Amino acid sequence: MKAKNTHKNPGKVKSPTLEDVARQAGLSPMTVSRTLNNPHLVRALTLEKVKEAIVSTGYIPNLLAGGLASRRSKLIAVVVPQINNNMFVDTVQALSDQLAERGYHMLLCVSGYSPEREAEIVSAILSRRPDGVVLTGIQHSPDMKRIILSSELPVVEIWDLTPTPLDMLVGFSHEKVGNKIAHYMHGKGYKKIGLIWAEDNRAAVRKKGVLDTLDEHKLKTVASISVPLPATLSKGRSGLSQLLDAGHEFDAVICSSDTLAQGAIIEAAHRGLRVPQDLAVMGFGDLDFSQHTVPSISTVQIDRWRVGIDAANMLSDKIEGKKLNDTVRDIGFELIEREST
Amino acid sequence: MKAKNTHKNPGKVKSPTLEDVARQAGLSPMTVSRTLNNPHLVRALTLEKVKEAIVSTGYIPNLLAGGLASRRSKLIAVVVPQINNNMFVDTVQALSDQLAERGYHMLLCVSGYSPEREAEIVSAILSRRPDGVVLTGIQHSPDMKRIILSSELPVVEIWDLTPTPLDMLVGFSHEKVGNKIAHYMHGKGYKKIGLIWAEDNRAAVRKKGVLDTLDEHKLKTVASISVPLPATLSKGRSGLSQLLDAGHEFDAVICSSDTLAQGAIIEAAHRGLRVPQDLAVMGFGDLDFSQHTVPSISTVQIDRWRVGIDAANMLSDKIEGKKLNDTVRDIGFELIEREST
DNA sequence: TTGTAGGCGTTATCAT
DNA sequence: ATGATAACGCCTACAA
Repeated sequence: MKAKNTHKNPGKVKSPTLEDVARQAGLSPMTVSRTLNNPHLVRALTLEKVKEAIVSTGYIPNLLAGGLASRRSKLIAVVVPQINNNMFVDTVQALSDQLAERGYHMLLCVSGYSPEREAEIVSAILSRRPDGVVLTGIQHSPDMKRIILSSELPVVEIWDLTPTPLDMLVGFSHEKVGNKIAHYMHGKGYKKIGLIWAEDNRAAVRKKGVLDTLDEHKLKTVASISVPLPATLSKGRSGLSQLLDAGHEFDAVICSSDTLAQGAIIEAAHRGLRVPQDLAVMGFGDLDFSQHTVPSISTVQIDRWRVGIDAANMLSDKIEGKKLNDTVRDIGFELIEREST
Repeated sequence: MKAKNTHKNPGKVKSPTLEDVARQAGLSPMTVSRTLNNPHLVRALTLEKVKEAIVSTGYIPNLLAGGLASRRSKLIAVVVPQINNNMFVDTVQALSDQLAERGYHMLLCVSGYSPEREAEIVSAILSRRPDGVVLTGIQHSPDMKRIILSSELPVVEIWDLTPTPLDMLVGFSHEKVGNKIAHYMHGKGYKKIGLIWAEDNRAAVRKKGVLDTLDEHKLKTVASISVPLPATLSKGRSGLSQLLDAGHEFDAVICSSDTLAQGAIIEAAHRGLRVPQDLAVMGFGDLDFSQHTVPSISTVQIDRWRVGIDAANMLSDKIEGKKLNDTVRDIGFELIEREST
């Protein structure tokens, strides 16, 4: 009976281990471990004994030890630019739900739209030996690319599209969204277009898509207001104010998000401008409120839950060695015409 | 040179360990470990050598092993009923930010407003040996209380108030919120009150507060519509519809959230009811849009970021052995009068 | 179906 | 300031 506590553990009783359960059940630790991880490999009686012993000892498995030994952590790290963002939050919720469904826990980190911060975060989370990683977007620092590739972990990039992802991807083409919006506005006969745009990378790509297609149609972009993140309703209001106060003439504004669009609509109402007669407003995202505002907001709908669910499933499948049908999944988008255009 | 791979590891190179770094640097693993965790205990030259060796080997620490040995995981588990909820999401964002600031990672789990699910989740997360836990609300299953108390982990309950928390708490009194709302509505002279209320526990307590105080003032509650979670704008609309279509007469509706209130206001507008002249509408939460809608929404403001920041700091402080001034923190609330009442 | 032996990668402790 | 040793609690591999 040699003392086992080399660690300082003043007064506290150690929490029970597999060994304690095994002793209680009159079995070996290995059998208890098996019972927990592969119950079908032990006979019914053993299973009973172990269950009892677990209850009577109050055993709580230690996944740090388990993960260390098995090299599987059942942990997925998720990196998003921002949690409290109407678009990402639904994806995160879906990720959390579906990962839980598949038996994984979610480590959630916020990169704040910065590739440098993202790189730091990725280094840090690799220390936890996650079984997989979800990254937002496809713009990463070279350092982080190197690190994560050499980790050989399953990775899913979300919310963007490229034929050459780090590993797997679920998203859509922001450029095509921009193209489609511009086509649509042209089709509706709007001639002079203003933009209210948030300063984030993916939005910038949508903007490029808009501008390219407007150009093709020889349409004028009157002016573009850039608003710092996060894009709020008030910034939509002040964005439209700036456009108007600068004396620009335009018959439509395209906004990088529904939130900005709602702000613009409110500001228009305040100034007695009728939407869409005097000014059309186009959004992006199809948020909850967009169909209910007066006028309702024309927008582009993204299935944000699908992004999360697919990402979770692709990761789980790959981790579990299942064959994947596709490694790059374009979930597309849909332009929804409403009253504001 | 005995072979070290008893584990199956087909073809892959093992990721470098402390020992590899140590060999490269001509030091012992222990010194490398020290360099990483207590750099001030090693001399400058050693620090240099270790840094180089880490870069040249591409070493990534293994926190599973580290946590197992040190009994510290630098991991905080957070349990919320729902992530994509306008109220919680800001708290989660604040938690994430502040925990990162303090050197912790956040494991985020969703309980879906169910104490049973919460109990399951807590059991599961304890397996990861977090250094602390954040729980939403004060209603827990007896099982889970027993389990988490016997774990002796630092715990912060958030978004509610009780003099007897499991451990620590940051929140406010939902009952007092209800009282204050009712007082206010009485003071404004409203006589017949309708309710549109989401089915969640904390909202139920606010409702009790409202009803109690309305009673004191001998005010009538005309009718109450119960809407299932999640509370959306459309449910606010249909909630008001139900109240009106049932033929109830009332001069004000109190809603359990700003989202429902916005829905009610939109429905009122559709029916040609003027807010607040024909019908006053009261919300809860002071969401981003509430001050911008037309009319703007009277509501109760909660500092949802503070909840997250304080919870993160209280946990970190306790984990790090710092003295806490208070273990129960009431962050209060503020009634904000706007145009809708 | 169950058990034995040894290692997973790190840190606490004590010695130098 | 650095190192040797023995855990930490579990799982893989193999033996019985």
